[in-house]
Amino acid sequence: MTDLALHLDGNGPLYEQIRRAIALKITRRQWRPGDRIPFESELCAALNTSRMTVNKALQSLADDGLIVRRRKAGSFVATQQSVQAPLTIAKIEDEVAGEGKAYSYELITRTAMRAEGKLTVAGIFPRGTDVVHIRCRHLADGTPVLFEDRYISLKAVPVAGDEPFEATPPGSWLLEHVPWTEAEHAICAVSADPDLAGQLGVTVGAACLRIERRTWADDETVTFVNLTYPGHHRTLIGRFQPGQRGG
Amino acid sequence: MTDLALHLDGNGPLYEQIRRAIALKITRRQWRPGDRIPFESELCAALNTSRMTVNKALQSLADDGLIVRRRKAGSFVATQQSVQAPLTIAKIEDEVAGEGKAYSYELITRTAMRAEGKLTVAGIFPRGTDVVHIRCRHLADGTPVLFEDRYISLKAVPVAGDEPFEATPPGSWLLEHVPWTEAEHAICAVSADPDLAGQLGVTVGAACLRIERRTWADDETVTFVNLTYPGHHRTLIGRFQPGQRGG
DNA sequence: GTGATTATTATGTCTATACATAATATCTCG
DNA sequence: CGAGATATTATGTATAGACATAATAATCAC
Repeated sequence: MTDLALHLDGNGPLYEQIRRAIALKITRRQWRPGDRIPFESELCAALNTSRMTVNKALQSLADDGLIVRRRKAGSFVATQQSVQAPLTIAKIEDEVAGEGKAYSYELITRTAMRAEGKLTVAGIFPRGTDVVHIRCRHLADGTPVLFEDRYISLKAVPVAGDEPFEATPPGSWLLEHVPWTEAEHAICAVSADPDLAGQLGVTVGAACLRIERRTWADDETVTFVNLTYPGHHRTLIGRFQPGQRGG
Repeated sequence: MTDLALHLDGNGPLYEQIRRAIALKITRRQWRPGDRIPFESELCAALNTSRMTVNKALQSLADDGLIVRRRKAGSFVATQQSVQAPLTIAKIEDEVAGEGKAYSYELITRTAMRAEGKLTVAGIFPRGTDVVHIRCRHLADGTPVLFEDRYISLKAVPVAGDEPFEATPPGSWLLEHVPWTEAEHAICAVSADPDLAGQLGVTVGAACLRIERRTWADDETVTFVNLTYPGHHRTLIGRFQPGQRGG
């Protein structure tokens, strides 16, 4: 088990103090992975607080994966101590604007087609689904910062068939017009082929960062997109503090 | 404002139902960014529940960035609708083991040195800080899957000076021996230089995925590490559901 | 009108209590 | 001893009430 001398620092709400105190015990390895931490009732007694307050602190620790809770058994320091970082992918317009640069958008091609070959082999869309294929790029002060290669399901989003996407980036348009319930991301590095190199203004073979995103609405794939950034230029930053909530 | 016809689906705890119902309104764009959503008191009355229950639902929505709450003013649908994905960086040992492959580790070099030049220019360590520089790689079934280039501050972790790191990967060792309070990540793509290409068994110039991580303990930098994966092989996946908690 | 003061109000936090639920421990009967 | 029934217990959820806090709205003095 564990000893029970928790130090509350007096800063901020009580449940945050309790959360911090326990998180500190864990990060300082005084309470080690697998250890049972004191019961809610014990913490209540020791800290002279109500159970709801202790419960709020423990729930938030469980939400962030620092502890695991089991009815009747108690709460335990999580054994798998992976590093979690909240990866925030901002809208590219906001990102460029945030850097004080002028955002612009260029549609390259827009093609109506039917899903077959790679698109179905990868299990993205059912064979025969009508889709719109869009290739476009995003620029900051005239310099390409993002190449976008996107497929939109016309089954899930019929109105996309009437949208030219000449002035409106498909990402923003989709956010405005279609609800989504789930998204999955994969990140990888790719070498620029001649086409991509031309679109992004980098040398052929240059390393680029790619985010693949697949978005669903109610079990139906809405859109599949490859977002490719020049590798040297673009970085994604996350920050994580185990003893603190949020980003 | 917004209408107030929330549909509770009857599945699971009440606060989750309320959370889901509101998240649905937002993702379906019936309540739009900037809209004020009903006050806690209004929701209580409409749903015939207690304020604490409604409060729990709204707090959790605020935690996940779907709404913003302001005292006296009310709660509002968040205007900046960025996509958040929980990026989980597992310990490489666990990752390899999880794929059913045999994990192994190789120390390449271990050098004691003093921080200067690039290390201080980047503001990582104060000039003159004693550090240990470790280069090593991680293999799955004998194939390199990760090259690690790490600096550990001897000021923050004096015992690292006595650790050879010949059998123990520095990442695991640090997790075991040093508490940390904050970490920052950056992700980018790099081209493999001849050295890196040799270590990872890829061709020179191949695109690789790099995670830079800087870790602090109480405002002092503990370690700075570049983790480089073969770009084609390694992907990081996050999943996110706006209407649901957790990852 | 304008600035300072006061009132109002929605959220933020905390308490005490109650019952539900799931997992464990104990008991009972064959 | 062992399988099944029963009791126990820590967490999970929900309630009602109280006061704190911060931001807005209203009021008052000048």
